[in-house]
Amino acid sequence: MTSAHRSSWQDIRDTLQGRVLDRTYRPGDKLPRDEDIAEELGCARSTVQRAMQDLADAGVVERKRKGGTHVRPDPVTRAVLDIPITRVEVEAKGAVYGYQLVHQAREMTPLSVAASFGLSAPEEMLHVEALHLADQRAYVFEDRWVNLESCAEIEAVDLTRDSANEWLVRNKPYSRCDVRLYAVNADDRIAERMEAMPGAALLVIERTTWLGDVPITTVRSVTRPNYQLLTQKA
Amino acid sequence: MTSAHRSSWQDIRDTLQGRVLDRTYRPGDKLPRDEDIAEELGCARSTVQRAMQDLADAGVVERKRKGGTHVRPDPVTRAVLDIPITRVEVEAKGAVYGYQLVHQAREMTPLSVAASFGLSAPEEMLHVEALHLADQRAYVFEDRWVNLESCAEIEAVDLTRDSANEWLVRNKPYSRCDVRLYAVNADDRIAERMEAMPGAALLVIERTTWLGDVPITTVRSVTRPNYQLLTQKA
DNA sequence: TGACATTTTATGTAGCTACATATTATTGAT
DNA sequence: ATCAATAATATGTAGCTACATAAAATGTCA
Repeated sequence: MTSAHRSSWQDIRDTLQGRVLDRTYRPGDKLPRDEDIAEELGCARSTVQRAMQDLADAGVVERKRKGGTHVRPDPVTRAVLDIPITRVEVEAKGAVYGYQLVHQAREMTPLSVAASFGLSAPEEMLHVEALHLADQRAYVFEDRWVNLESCAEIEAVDLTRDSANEWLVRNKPYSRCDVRLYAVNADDRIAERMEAMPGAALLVIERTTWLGDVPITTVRSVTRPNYQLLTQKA
Repeated sequence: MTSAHRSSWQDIRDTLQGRVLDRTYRPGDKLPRDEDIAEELGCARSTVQRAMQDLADAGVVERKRKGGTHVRPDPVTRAVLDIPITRVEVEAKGAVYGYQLVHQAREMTPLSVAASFGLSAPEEMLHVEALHLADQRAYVFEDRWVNLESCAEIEAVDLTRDSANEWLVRNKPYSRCDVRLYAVNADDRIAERMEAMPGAALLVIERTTWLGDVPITTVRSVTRPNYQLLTQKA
């Protein structure tokens, strides 16, 4: 990157971001046209375009056709979270993964679950509760509802051996996934399962997936005490 | 977009993602070369390249030079969180924003704060505690440490009027931001500030920012009870 | 056989042109 | 003056070529 007489779009991006960082371009400011920047920095417009796209994706600038490019006036912190399969996450920590099925039955969805799917009325779905272990200790308690209309096959799966988490992620791809993060106090039942004090604050990761408009599954993953979710490192 | 004889890179991406979804390409499978896909789908290689890049960014596939493109064997849920300035967030909910400075002093950083910055020894920094309100009620309690070496100017700011959150985000851009999410039980002090029951489970959003290698600030934002963090909607 | 150099190959990128598209700005009709 | 039609313009995209780069595959030599 030192003597490159050909500057890459990432160089251009860094130059432009640098100007945002050093206040050459201030929040709300309009940037020059791509073409002018290209001329100034000695590259093609397509290179500026790519750089700008990246900055727009990162939330640094906003672009509008004909309107031009502006530095975002209300900067947001954009964090990207990677939530892997629980087994993979446990093994990545160097721990031994374990799994226990706690409950499995066809049941009518509570209203809250129907709401997650955007359904107006409860439906009969497969309700699965399971515990994921790391080195024999509770790691994540998973409370899952699976739409039997889109996942009838799962009833044939032996969920005492294979986790629904894993089966679904490998066999039921989705096109949309909503994630919701919040904290709960452990009730007595969860506390016992999670080897936590009743009332302990636990992070909950709730995910709901669809394939097209068809609901697939919704999971409430209650994590063990002191669990932390980090943004991905570069 | 219906009769486009010219297919866009997004069409190509959707076609390819569709093949992953319908298991034409299964997890771990190697996809054909971009050039072959381009020929098959009747577009230029550059169009396939863009589509593939997007799928790679989304975590659907992995690409390696010479190695080719593979469907990710361990699918991850990739969630993008936008964390706005607290005032903007409150106002976006249609509530009236309020702000109170609770504490402001130069202090030596606790070890945990030094650790967040990757410092081996404590340093003197500006310690600011403040409460953000929505409709007169506690919304977020912010416990912040500001590096005086990089942000000396902040000592001239009247933090009883303007929140450090806002001042920093508008005046101290950063190039790196680590985010950490977890749950805590409200201790007596927080409980009183947040109008919560002692022991209530609260979601904490911790952010640490740098400009280059220079630490800027680290914030521990304790949210009010029942606060939820959602992924951005498309 | 093993270590190292060389070739091959699939993706990555820069530059160019041409055209598409979404807005804004201008013009014109009423 | 108001609103609709029209032009102007900045970004968005497709296609092409040429070359860069990383990594796998192959070949070479001790």
